[in-house]
Amino acid sequence: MSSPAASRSPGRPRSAEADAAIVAATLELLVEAGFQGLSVDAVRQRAGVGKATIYRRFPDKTALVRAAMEHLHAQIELPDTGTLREDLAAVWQVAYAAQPSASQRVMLPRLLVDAMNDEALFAVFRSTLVESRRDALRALIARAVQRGEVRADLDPELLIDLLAGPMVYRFLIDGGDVPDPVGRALAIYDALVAGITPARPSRGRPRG
Amino acid sequence: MSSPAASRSPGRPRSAEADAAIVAATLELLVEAGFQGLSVDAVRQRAGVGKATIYRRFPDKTALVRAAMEHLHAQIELPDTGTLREDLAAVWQVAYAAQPSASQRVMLPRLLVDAMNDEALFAVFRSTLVESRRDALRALIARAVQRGEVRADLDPELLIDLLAGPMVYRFLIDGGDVPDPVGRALAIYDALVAGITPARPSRGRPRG
DNA sequence: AAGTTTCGATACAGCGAAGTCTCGGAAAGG
DNA sequence: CCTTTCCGAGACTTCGCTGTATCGAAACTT
Repeated sequence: MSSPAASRSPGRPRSAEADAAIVAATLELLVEAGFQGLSVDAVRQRAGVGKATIYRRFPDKTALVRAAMEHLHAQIELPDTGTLREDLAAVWQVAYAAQPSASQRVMLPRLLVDAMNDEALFAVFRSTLVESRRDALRALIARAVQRGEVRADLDPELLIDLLAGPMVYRFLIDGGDVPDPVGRALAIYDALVAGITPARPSRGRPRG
Repeated sequence: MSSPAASRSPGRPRSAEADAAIVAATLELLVEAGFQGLSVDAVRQRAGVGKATIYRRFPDKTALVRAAMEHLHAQIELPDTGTLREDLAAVWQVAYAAQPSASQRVMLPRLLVDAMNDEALFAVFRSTLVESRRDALRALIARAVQRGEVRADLDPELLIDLLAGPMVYRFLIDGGDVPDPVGRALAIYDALVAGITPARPSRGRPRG
């Protein structure tokens, strides 16, 4: 009978610890400095690993970052407060608290911009950073629709853009320094609820 | 009698043509490749100018870019169609048409991210790229408020974020490839007008 | 004409980072 | 024991870029 790992090659096997250390260091530095700002030597140093150990696993820096990002399944804990408004407040509270420095708060734009020259890297960034967050919002919105809080004929993808877009934009143009992000997110939500046109006469009193 | 430029120094005067060529080439390359991607040698080549001619005017690359950006007074022509909706369509149409490549359509995020390490550069980018566009939207909104199209008690700055944010965000996460930007901008506007909550009973029929 | 400064062009120094290679040693199989 | 592969550490090569220096020619003042 053939053993499961039949073609086990001789010699010292690759260190799983080194694998983990490399990925962890890469993700840390990626969050801190972005793709351009990440140097393989810095990864080497933080991982406590030889440079050859990195290049034995990944052909180049881009492959290293791609692989590291795929190990990042941003596990976003979904709040369930009963109202979309409070759910959003909770989500933004957590998201903001998780990003201590201004540089980290513009991580998403920075990484997307960095990866614009590498199709595969851009796709990875998009799926791990963007889509995971959109999934979370999508779930909150679906619940809100079921509760009748949000109109069912509104494209959820558009609503996600309306909720996330102004926040990302604001972080970007303020360089990550947004004083009261939760308050701002709520102001956005309230404006979306109220609409931007003058208050409609709910009793229909004819004017003039 | 003393000539107006009394302290005119001897020697060959600096070439105004070189000034203009350097600024023009810098702006072109900045739009094409961003701050990081701009090399002084490329500016030299495109401007048809000696490298010393550049460094005689600007101490370093950052100063060069700062100065070039300050020469960019994005003259945005304000449409006046009579409705905010059509004004927005016109503005986005022009903005999109002016950016032929996907790379240019994410110019704003890219430059802001590039400049995050340089306070002064960030400020220049912000005033020339961000504030000039916000000024335009601000004017359109003010007119709409006067017409009664938009509620007067809504913070105009927030409304700008609501209009521009989702578009910038969408350009960013789609890598500049947005199929129908004007249609999207209008969908955003329509959602803002309608509100995101289920249609309110305009006749106020008591339920149950 | 003499002196001074800028011109375009290019060579050169310096630096940081990517990727390769070498070293002595360690962990596996035969 | 012997071979093979991997290990951490770091030297090394290569490359692209910033910023400086040098060159002969041109433009301008005195």
